[in-house]
This record gives sequence, structure tokens and C-alpha cells, in this order.
Amino acid sequence: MPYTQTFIQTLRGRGYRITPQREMIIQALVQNERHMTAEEIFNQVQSLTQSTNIATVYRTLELLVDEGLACQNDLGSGRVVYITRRHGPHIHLICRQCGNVIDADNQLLEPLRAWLHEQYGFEADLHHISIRGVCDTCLSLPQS
Amino acid sequence: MPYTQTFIQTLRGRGYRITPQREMIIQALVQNERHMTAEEIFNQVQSLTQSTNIATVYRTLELLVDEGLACQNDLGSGRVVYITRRHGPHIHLICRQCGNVIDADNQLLEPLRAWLHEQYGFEADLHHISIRGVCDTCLSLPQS
DNA sequence: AATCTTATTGCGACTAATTGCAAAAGAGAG
DNA sequence: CTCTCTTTTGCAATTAGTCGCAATAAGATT
Repeated sequence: MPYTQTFIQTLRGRGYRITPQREMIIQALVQNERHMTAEEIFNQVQSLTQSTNIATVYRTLELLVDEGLACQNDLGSGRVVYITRRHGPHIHLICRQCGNVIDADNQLLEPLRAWLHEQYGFEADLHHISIRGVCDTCLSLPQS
Repeated sequence: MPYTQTFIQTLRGRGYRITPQREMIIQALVQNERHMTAEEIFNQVQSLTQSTNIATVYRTLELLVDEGLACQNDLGSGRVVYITRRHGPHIHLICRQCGNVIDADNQLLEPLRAWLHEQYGFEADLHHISIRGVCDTCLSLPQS
């Protein structure tokens, strides 16, 4: 698991302690190449050891997000999903009528990021941004 | 309250029933010129009548968002806030370190909206979009 | 290896938000 | 005005996520 080790070294270098729980949570997130909910990660870790707790999973995920190693995304399913930052950046277009999520290219986000940095000194995290709206299928429907 | 009536007529025209609860919730949202939490709206409505319920407030707000009359925003405070769509569009820049929210101009969002519509047929709701990142104050701090 | 400091965990309680379901009530038809 | 059909509401239970605090254990020092 070379990528897991990179995460762990980064955290250790920033003064965080590496616990078995954190290792297993990071590994679960890294080896699944997709968005995961906190509960999915918890279940996967629990299959390895009983010594785990959903609060710890949430706290570790929060740490990864705060340290810029993971992204957090509310795709409108009622559950927040997480993914590592190594996955290519893209936009999630979430339809507020049918709930479908379209993954869009994000080539237009670069000027936005540059502008936000220039105007406000804000380092925007546009890796996995979510934008709500109405998709073309729902727009072409006769009535809502 | 002319704006409240516009909302009500719009909903009625789309086949929704207008109840006293819905009227009061809409009025609370319209007459406050700011983001409100569901609980604030509930408290305001409850000061007028006992005949109300927090679940109804949430369901009405969800209806307004689905119908494109209101915007929903998670500003990172642990509570979701709502505002009507008549308020001018802008970007919320949310710092993931200090939690501060900066209101930014959104002149760069127009090309993004046009591009999403052209490429994906997606009608993006960019009225009150939230973007997470790190603000200049936190960036200039010696250590996180 | 033993000790120490303090970050981290687990637990249980708590909060914000959602849901299922029976009762209530809006709106159209007669 | 009354009846009927369907939407909406209120209630209670449930879910996702957070928090305070005492116990545990990383990692540094010796």
C-alpha cells in the first residue's frame, strides 16, 4: 500500500499520531477507488478489528479533509461521501429534481480558482465541487 | 407582503395547496432579508400560532428549494440556512480552517453556467454556491 | 525498557434533519 | 353546503453526525 504510507508519513510529519484506527481508515479510503460514506469505511474497518468506533471514523475523516488529503461531498443522498485527493478533480452536477449526479469536466474552474486567489487571497478547494441545479432530462419533462 | 403573495401564487399555479403553515413559513423567509435556519423560521412561526411543527418547516423549505424559489446552503455551522431566490447571487467562500464565510462577487460564474448548459444541458443553480478552501488569514499563519 | 506528556479513542448523550403513518384539511364536483 | 379525493400536517421514531469526558496509548525522553 504505497499510497497509504504516503498519507501516514504526511500526517506524522505534521505532528499527528498514527494509531491502528487511523491506518485502517486511511487504507479503506485509499484502496477503494470511489466515494465512500463514513459508515462504509466503518464497516470495512470493523471487519478487521472490533477496536473501532464510528465517532473515530468521522473524526479521522474530518482530519484528512482539514489537512487537504481528502475531499468531502454531499451528493444529496442524505449521506456525505469522502474520497482521497489523488482522484482527478471534477464537478458533480446534482439534479435537485431527480437526484442524479453527473460528473463534469472542470476545465472552467481554473480561471475561477485563479480569480478567487487574486481577489480574495482564498485558496479554493475545487477538487470535487458540487453544483446543484436541474438536469436536461428533467428540464425536458412536460411538467415537474 | 407582495412578495409572499407571488410565492404563494406560484405554488398554487403549480398545483400545490396553500395552507396557513406554508403561508407563515414563506412570510418568515421573505420578510427576513438574510439566511435563516429552519429552527429560526420555526420559532418565528410558532410565535404566531401553536399549530406548527418543525417537520412541516423542513418539508416546506424542501418544497421551495425543489421548486427553485429558495436556496439552501450549508455554511459549515452545523446548521443549513435558507434564503429566497430574490436575493442577489453570490459565492460563499468557506474557510475549512477558521470557518469564516466570505461573500464574493460572482461575475465569473456566468461563463461556467453557460458552459454547463451548453455541454451537459444542465441548468446550474449558482445563486448561492458554496466553495470550501482556506482563507488568506489562515494561509499566512505560520503553522496550521 | 520504563516513564511522561498529551493526543486520540470509545462511550454515551445529544443535535439536526428525515421518515412512516394516521389524522386533518384544501380544493374541486355535485 | 356537503361529499370525496388527495395532499399536507403532526407526532413519534429513526438516522447521520457531533460533542464532552474519562480512559487509553503514541511517541518522545531518559
